[in-house]
Amino acid sequence: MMKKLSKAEENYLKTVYHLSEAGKKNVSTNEIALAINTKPASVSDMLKKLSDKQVISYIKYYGVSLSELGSKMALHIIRRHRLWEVFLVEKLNFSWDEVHEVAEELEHVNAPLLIQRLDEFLGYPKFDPHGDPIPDEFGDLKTRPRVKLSDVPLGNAGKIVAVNDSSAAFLKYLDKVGIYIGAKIEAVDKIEFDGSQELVLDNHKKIFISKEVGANIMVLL
Amino acid sequence: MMKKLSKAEENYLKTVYHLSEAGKKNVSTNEIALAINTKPASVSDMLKKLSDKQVISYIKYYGVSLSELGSKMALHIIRRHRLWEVFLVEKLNFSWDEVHEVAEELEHVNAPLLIQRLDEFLGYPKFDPHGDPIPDEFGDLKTRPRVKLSDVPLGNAGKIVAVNDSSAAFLKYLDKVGIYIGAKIEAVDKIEFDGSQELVLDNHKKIFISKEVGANIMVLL
DNA sequence: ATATTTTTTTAGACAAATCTAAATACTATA
DNA sequence: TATAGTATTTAGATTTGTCTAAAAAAATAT
Repeated sequence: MMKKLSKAEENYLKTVYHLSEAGKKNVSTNEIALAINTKPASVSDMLKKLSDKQVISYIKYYGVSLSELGSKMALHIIRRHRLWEVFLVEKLNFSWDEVHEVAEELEHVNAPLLIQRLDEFLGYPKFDPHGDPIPDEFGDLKTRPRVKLSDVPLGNAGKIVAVNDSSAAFLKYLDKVGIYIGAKIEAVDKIEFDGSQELVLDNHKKIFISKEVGANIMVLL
Repeated sequence: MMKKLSKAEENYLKTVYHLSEAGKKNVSTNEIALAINTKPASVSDMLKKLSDKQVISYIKYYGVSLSELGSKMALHIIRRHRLWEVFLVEKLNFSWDEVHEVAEELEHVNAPLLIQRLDEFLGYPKFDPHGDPIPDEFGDLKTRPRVKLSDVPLGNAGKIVAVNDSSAAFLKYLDKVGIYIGAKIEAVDKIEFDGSQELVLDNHKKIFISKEVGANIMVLL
């Protein structure tokens, strides 16, 4: 039924999924090329193939979106990726900035029994170490209402539930400042000059973050 | 230094290692083709490439053997494979006949930190679920003196330490009979007619096995 | 609305890994 | 030793995924 895709095809599918999540609409050839560090011509070629396989809907010059089938397959890849991330952090003591590249490889091992057993072994986690939801075996995912930390009104407090940037550089910075998934955060002040914020972490630690950082941290109020 | 090989190249290397271990030092093109279910012409092509990369020593029409470098690389692949097998059996509750295909995929994820941490997580196991030794990070492996069960002299007892055939069919048969790695086994009688054996398992269970089965079970006396 | 710029697609080439069919080299036998 | 029979290699084709260069379509600016 759901025939196996190659590693390259899986990566394209995943990329289209992430880009259409972020922007909510049709994804352009150039966007994809940029995201996976390849040339637009290569993207065109691949989109044609994925379209033939019915996993995307593709109209020349107008961009691309996932089909129902493609969406489901993308969510399965993401499920594998995020389960492995949980495994790496919780069982193998990786730090949250080290897991991404390794999970990029592990996600392509497509063995349903493996993933099912891994899920069980990990205690059916609902979120990965970066706070992103893990799709279940049917491709459904649990979402939490979230706002950007930069949008939290002054005086309000919430819990950090996710980050929008998983680069090692960003995550290492967060470690240094003391920010982690699950931390309590209170918006104390906003500096007009540059949009930076003054915050209180876990009721006692006063920290300052830039507007850019605040826009990449998601909070549950 | 040790540049990365493709999945296909890794599989060839591993195959040459296993075939040269199981008997002669030079491995033939046809043997390899048979082992990895491909055509001799494809093998010739690949051997040329592997020879260019200095991982095998290859003389046309005379067969191949691994170079020092190739040997080391093969042992690293085998290390990854066997560590994953231990993980699958001990942590994810796979049975020993289910692990091979999955480990075949996982072994190609080449991330040194991952394997190092996995090894640690598993408690630095020295043998995989089939009793085969796991090479350490330098490619060295612990060997146990072993004899074929079919060669155990009458009246002697030993411990089952490995199997030479990891096919699901064989392993399922062993489960059915009650044979497992670590079991105590005593050679009670040998039937002249067909070479089959009468054995006592764990001091109490009388079983009979064929000559073929006995030749694929290894015992530590 | 026309011209210019940007984006996207096509055309043609290449490397990896495979295949079939044909040629060549070893081996065994009469 | 000549020859029939395997084993192995080469030649040429195919598929997948990529690339560069050039053409075509869409977007933007004048």
